[in-house]
Parts: sequence; C-alpha cells; structure tokens
Amino acid sequence: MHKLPRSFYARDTTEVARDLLGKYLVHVLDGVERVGRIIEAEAYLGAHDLAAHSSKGITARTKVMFGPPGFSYVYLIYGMHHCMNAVTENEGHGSAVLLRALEPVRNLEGKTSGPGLLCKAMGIDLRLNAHDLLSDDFYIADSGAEEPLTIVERPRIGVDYAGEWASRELRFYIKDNPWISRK
DNA sequence: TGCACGATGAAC
DNA sequence: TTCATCGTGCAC
Repeated sequence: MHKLPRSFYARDTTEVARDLLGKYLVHVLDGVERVGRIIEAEAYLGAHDLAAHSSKGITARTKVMFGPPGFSYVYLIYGMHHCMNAVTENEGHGSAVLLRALEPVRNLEGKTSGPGLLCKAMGIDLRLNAHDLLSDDFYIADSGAEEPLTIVERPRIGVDYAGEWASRELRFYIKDNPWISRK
C-alpha cells in the first residue's frame, strides 16, 4: 500500500474524484485498522459550485475546504450522519471530493454504501475533521497494482436545490460494482 | 438569539 | 412518503 502524496489531491477536483475510485481509505482507531476500497465519489468544485458547502464562502465550517489539499472535511448532516470528503486543489479553492461508498476490505462492520453508512463503518466522526490525510492513522492509499476501471458518470445525489449545478455529472462510480449506493 | 434546513437512511 | 435530530448560516 502506498499512501497518496499531497500532489495527488492538488489537482483538478474531477480528476481526483475519478482517480480516488479503487483506492483504499484507511483509519486506525484503538489499534484496529479499518480499510475500505473506494467505489463511489462526488466532486464539489469550489465556491462557484452552488451544490458545494464552500459556495457559502469561508465560515467556521467551510474553512477546511478552503485550506490546503490532502486534508479531511467531515461534517454532520441531518443531525445524525457524518460525511467524509478529501480537500482538493490549491489552498483557497474550496473544493473537495465526497466519498459515497466503500467495498469492505478489513475490519468493517455493517453497510458501507452511502456517505453516512460509510463513515459509521469506518468510525469517522467530527473529531476527524481537518485531519491530515498524510498522517499515519487516517489516509488514502493505492495498492501499487492498479487495474484499469470502467467509470460511470451521473448527476450528484441530493443537490436538487443547486439549479443547473444539480444536473452536472460529477458523481463517479465503478461500473457494475455491487457496493454502489444507488442506481 | 432564534429558526429553517440539509452532500442521509430507515421505516412505513 | 415520512421522519429522526442537530450544527450551521442567516435573518431579525
């Protein structure tokens, strides 16, 4: 397993979202290493993207999105579910990639399809917000033996309020993979 | 200081 | 289709 370098995240957000598919999310908590293979992700392009939290500007919550790439952006949604993002592009851009589904690899309990369930299975909560993804307890890695993937592009989930941004195909998943969160 | 509303998931 | 449940952003 090779931990992804910061330069991986410091690129076009759409490219990062596509390239994160097939990579491995790792969280070591209380000596237990939880690992899941990323199956589905969504790109949130920056402050101009009305579906992105960063479109509100820099606030206490969104400042992480405007920070340097390769950090986590974790937030609570609907008062009960956590969502996990990786910050992308250069500092100040406000972009990130939301992880939506994992294939269980090691020490994952319960469902891993859907952003909230993914976080629950991985033991991710607000304490992991703004965590460096080049740390040793929370990171994303590749296997060193990547196979070519067939990637499907679809509109993002749950952003109907975002006008024309709602129809942009910024959701990506591995074709025909059984762990996709929804069709 | 108050309040409407989610980048969801599960039940009905 | 409804509802649980609370941090966030913005109106007052």
